[in-house]
Amino acid sequence: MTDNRQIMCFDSIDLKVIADSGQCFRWVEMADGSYLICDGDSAVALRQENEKAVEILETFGAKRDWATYFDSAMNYEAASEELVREDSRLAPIVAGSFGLRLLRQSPLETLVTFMMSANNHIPRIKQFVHRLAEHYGVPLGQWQGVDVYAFPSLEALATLTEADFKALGAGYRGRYFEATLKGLLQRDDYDAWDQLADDALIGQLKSLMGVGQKVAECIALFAYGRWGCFPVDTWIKQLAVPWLGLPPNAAEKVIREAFYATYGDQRGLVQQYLFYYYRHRGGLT
DNA sequence: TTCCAGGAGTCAA
DNA sequence: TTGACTCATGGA
Repeated sequence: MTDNRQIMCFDSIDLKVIADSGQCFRWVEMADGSYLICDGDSAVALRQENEKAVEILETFGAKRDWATYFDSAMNYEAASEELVREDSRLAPIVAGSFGLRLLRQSPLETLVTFMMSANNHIPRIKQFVHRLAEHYGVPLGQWQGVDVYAFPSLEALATLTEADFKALGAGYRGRYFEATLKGLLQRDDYDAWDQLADDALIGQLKSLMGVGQKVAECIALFAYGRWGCFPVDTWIKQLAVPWLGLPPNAAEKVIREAFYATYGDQRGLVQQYLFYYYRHRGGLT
């Protein structure tokens, strides 16, 4: 008897940890424990096989290598061990977030998602991107009764107005979306941004209306795989007090520079571990 | 009712 | 360059 199941293997992976890590907003946990994962022009249904493997149950839309989406080339156990050697305080943080991976998501979808994240709650961000896909994305099929949609193309998004985005719940960010997405369609260098150095990439992202330092670093980290980035959000600001000994009213710039000085080229993974652990464990004590 | 959220734009100093 | 203020929205 042959086994025709499609299995993706990694050094470590935990779908639930990744789903709750705040980097992806179009993952749906199904009643049977499987996950429907939508990203860009395609989607996949996965089931956790064991702590090193997931099974592909179904794929939707454009054919793609989903292992790349999960950053299969990187050994997270080895990277994490290196972090703990540099800072032993990270040991329980890493252990409590076992299976976390930094995704390589669609740059356009990540841009829109994190523009929406400004001064917003994660459930509302999810609600907005789901509505956007349902209204303006191409239907890809159905999984366990759930309709699957592609994320709208840049061409489709660039036809929308501020009012269209507000109707989906974007609030005051509606005018940012219209300006940025219409402008992006007119640029001929956007597809080559993945070739830019980190600083240049951050600079290009920050040139877009509605994208500041924090959102630019999230996009660079969660779409372009730039591990040298360290987004400073409200959680990291709170955490800077016990973790680095900074005063509660320290300026954002001071906090960013302190974390950059404390950790090296893999500080993006440190940020994600700290963010996950602090949010889900309610503190560092 | 008030506070807050994976912040950014605007403007004055 | 820095800090104060404002911006929709809805769950806690």
